[in-house]
Amino acid sequence: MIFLEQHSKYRELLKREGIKNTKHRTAILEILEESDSPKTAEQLFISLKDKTASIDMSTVYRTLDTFTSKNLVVKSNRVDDGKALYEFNHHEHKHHLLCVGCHKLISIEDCPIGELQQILKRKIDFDITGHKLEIYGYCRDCKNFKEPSTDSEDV
Amino acid sequence: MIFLEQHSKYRELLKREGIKNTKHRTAILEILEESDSPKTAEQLFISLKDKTASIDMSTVYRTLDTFTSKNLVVKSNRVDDGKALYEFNHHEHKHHLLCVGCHKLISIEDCPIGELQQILKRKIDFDITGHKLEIYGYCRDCKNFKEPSTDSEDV
DNA sequence: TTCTAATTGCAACTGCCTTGCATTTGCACT
DNA sequence: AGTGCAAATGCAAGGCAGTTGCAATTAGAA
Ligand SMILES: [Mn+2]
Ligand SMILES: [Mn+2]
Ligand SMILES: [Zn+2]
Ligand SMILES: [Zn+2]
Repeated sequence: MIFLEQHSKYRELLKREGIKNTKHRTAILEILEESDSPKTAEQLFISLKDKTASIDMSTVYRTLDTFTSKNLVVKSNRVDDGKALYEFNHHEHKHHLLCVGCHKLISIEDCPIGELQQILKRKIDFDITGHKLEIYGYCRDCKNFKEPSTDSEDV
Repeated sequence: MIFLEQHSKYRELLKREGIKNTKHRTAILEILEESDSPKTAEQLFISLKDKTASIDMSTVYRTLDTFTSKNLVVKSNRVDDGKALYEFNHHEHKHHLLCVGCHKLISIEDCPIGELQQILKRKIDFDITGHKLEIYGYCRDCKNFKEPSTDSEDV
């Protein structure tokens, strides 16, 4: 049964990192892995109330910090309000499309950088280890209703 | 004299946006335009104490909000702590190198995206208006002292 | 089962940022 | 130059995401 597989999967993940297995931790990992977009601590907190017994926000934050430092989770910041976002680290290189109309966040597999990174690496005196690319625009649902463009640039 | 040119330059900028000319506003614009890296509200506050009479933090924030909404200033968030950063909008398309060793932020003119954006535009059902690219790695000063790489990916 | 360090809940606290309100100031119009 | 008024500012209080100290609980090794 999938349930058991999942359960032991997270158990192993935690063991590998040398941290204890708790219901809160597996629940958080499960929610994050299943979701296709990054979540705030608050959103997690709400989801957790359905899944497990109640949990304290400080535990949510502490757990997410731990996961982030172990690279089980990737932390970022939401563009509009700077609030912290957390997503399961699938260890795959991907990017996001952010709709400036409805604030939807869409994952894409393509990495437009790749070889360009190599070129830059030689061109500048800087040892590149990674990058973050975010693309802005209007999603399918919003593109027909978008306002005439402002003079904002380099978003 | 340059001083006078600068002064009238900001005055015009403010007039064009239909907002009042005050010493705080020109001082903030001046500091931001002269600096080559984004600044926090706090850093601005400190710089302002040298330049003008004292200013309140709420005024700093309100001014930066106003400037951001008028696209005179670009707001972003620092990667490590999510704190708000503000930079003068030169209306030029540029990107940053972030040193993960010393947290220095270096501007680059090159945009590796360009035509790729056009390709994506046809490939996906999404109306691209812009993008943000940040490159991570070790600067000249830090590259020799960097630690053996961890398994962190997709930074 | 026993023992211990890690985890958790709770409550207080910090720091960034916002807001309400009284006062001041820029500036358009005489 | 003087007047009037909306916009800008300072001050103090407040809001909210995230942190921390501490005592109670719990995972898991032995
Ligand atoms: Mn990429
Ligand atoms: Mn670019
Ligand atoms: Zn949309
Ligand atoms: Zn460096």
